[in-house]
Amino acid sequence: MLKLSRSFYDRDTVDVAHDLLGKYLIHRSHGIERIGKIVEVEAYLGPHDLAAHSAKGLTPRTKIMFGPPGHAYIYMIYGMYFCMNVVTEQEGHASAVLLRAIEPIQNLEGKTQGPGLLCRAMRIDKNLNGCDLESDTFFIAQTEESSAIDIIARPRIGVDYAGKWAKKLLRFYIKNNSYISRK
DNA sequence: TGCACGATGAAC
DNA sequence: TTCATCGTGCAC
Repeated sequence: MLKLSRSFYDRDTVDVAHDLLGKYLIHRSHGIERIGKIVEVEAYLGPHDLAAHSAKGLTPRTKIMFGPPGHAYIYMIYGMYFCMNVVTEQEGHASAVLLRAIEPIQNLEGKTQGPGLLCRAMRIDKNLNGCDLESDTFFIAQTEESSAIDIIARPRIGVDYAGKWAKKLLRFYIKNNSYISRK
């Protein structure tokens, strides 16, 4: 496994979203290494994207999104689940990619289809907010050899309030993979 | 200091 | 379609 470096995340957000599909999310804690293959993501393009949290501007909550690329932006949703994003592009751009579903590879229990369940299975919580993904305990990696992936594009989930931004095809998932959260 | 509302998931 | 459950952002 080869850990993705800063330069991977410091690129166009849609490109990063596409390229994250098929990569491996790895979290090491308490001597246990949990691994999931990323199969579904959503791109959030910055303050002008009304569906993105950064559209609210720089706040205590969104400051990680406004920071440098390659860091984890993790927040609590509906008071009971966590969602994990990867910050993309240069500092201040405030864009990110939400990880929506993973295929269980190692040491994962329970469902992993959906951003909340993904975090629960991977033991990801607010303590990892702002974590540098170049760390040795929480990062994303690829195998030595990777093959081409068929990608499906759909509107993002749960962002109907965002007007025209709700219709844009910024949700991506691996075609025919059985671990995506929704068709 | 109060309050409406989620980038959700599960039950009914 | 409803609800559990609480942090965040904004109004007052």
